[in-house]
Amino acid sequence: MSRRPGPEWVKRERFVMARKSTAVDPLRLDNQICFAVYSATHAFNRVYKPLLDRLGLTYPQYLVMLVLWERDDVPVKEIGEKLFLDSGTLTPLLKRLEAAHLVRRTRSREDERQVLIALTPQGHALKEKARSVPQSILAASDCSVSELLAMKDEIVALRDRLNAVIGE
Amino acid sequence: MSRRPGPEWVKRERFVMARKSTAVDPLRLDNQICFAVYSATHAFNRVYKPLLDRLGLTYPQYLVMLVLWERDDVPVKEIGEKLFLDSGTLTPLLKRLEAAHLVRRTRSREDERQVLIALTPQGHALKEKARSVPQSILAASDCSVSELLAMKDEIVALRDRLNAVIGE
DNA sequence: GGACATTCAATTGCGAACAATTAAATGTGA
DNA sequence: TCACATTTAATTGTTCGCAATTGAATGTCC
Repeated sequence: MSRRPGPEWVKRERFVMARKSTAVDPLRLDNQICFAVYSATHAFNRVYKPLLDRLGLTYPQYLVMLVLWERDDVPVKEIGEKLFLDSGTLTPLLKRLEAAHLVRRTRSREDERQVLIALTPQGHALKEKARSVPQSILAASDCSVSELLAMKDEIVALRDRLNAVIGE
Repeated sequence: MSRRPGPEWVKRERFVMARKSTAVDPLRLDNQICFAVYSATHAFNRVYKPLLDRLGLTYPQYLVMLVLWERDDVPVKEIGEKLFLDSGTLTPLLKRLEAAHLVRRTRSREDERQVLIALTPQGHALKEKARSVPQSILAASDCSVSELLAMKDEIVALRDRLNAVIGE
C-alpha cells in the first residue's frame, strides 16, 4: 500500500494534470454542452430533411405547421412566442408558406396590427402526410420513447432557465 | 368503490381520449425532443451573444476558435469534421476571421488542395479573454457541472446515433 | 380630444447552414 | 504516361435567425 509512493504519486499527479489541461478544460470543445446541443440540432435537421422534402417543407416551416395543426387562425405574434422566433424570421417564412398555398394571411378585423395565419384546405390535408414523420424520427433516434421524453424534459428545463436569464 | 361505475368510467375514458389527442399526440409541438433541442440551441445563442460580442465573435466563429485553441494549423476539412460543418459554411466564416486578423489561411505545401488555418498572435491572445465565457454560461444554466456533463453525454450519444443514420 | 407611448408586422442587412456545382490537385490503374 | 476517379475548397443560390429600424394601429394619460 505505502510502497513505492514516489513514482505512483508522480504518475497520478501527471494524470490529474493531463485531465486538467484537456478533459476538464472548460474551453475544450468536447466539454461544452452548448456544442452538443448545437450539433444535435444539425443532426436532427439532416435526418428530417429527406422526410420533409416529401412534404415540401423545411424544418422551421414544419414547426409552424405543427403550431397551426394544433390551433388555426393564429396571430404571427403567438406563433413567434411558441417557437421563440420573431417577425424577422416568420414574415418571409409565412410568405413562402402562403406562396405554397398552405396558409392564408389576413389582417385581424378587431386589431388591424395583427396578421392572422389560417390553414388552407391543402394545409390541413398535409397533416395526414406528416403523421409518419415522428415515428421515422423515433426510429432514427434508436432510443425508447420514455428515454426521449425524459431527455426532452431536461432540455426544456435547461432552455427555460437560459431564457429566464435573457430577460435579466 | 364499485358504486356509480358508469359516470366515472365515462369520465376516465374522456380523460384518456383527451390525453391521446393532445398530451401524447406525436405531432404535438411540446412532445418533440427535436424542438426542445432546436429551441435550446437558440436559447444558448442568445445567452452567448453579449458575451461573444465583447470578443468580436459569433457563436460559430467561437466554435472554430475553440478548435484552433486546441490545435493550430489545421486544414479546413478537419475543422469541418469536428464541428459537423462543410466548406460552404466554413469558407466565408474563415474569411471573416481572417479579415478580423484572428487567423491566417495558407495552402498546404504537401497538398495544394488543403487550406491550413493558423492562429495569428491576436487569435492566440483572444483565448485569455475567452476564459471567462464558460463559467458565465454555467451560471446562466443554473445547474451543477455534473448534471450538465450527464446531459451533454446523453445528447452527444443521441446526436451520434442520428448521424449514424444519415450515412445509411 | 390630443400628445404620447406601446404593440405588431414588415423591412433591411448580416451571418450562418446547406445543396449543388465548379475547379484544381492528387491518387489510381491500365 | 494518360485517362479516370477522388479529394478539397470555393462558389452560387435558397432559407433561416436576429438586431435594428420603420410605419401603422392601438392604448393611455392629461
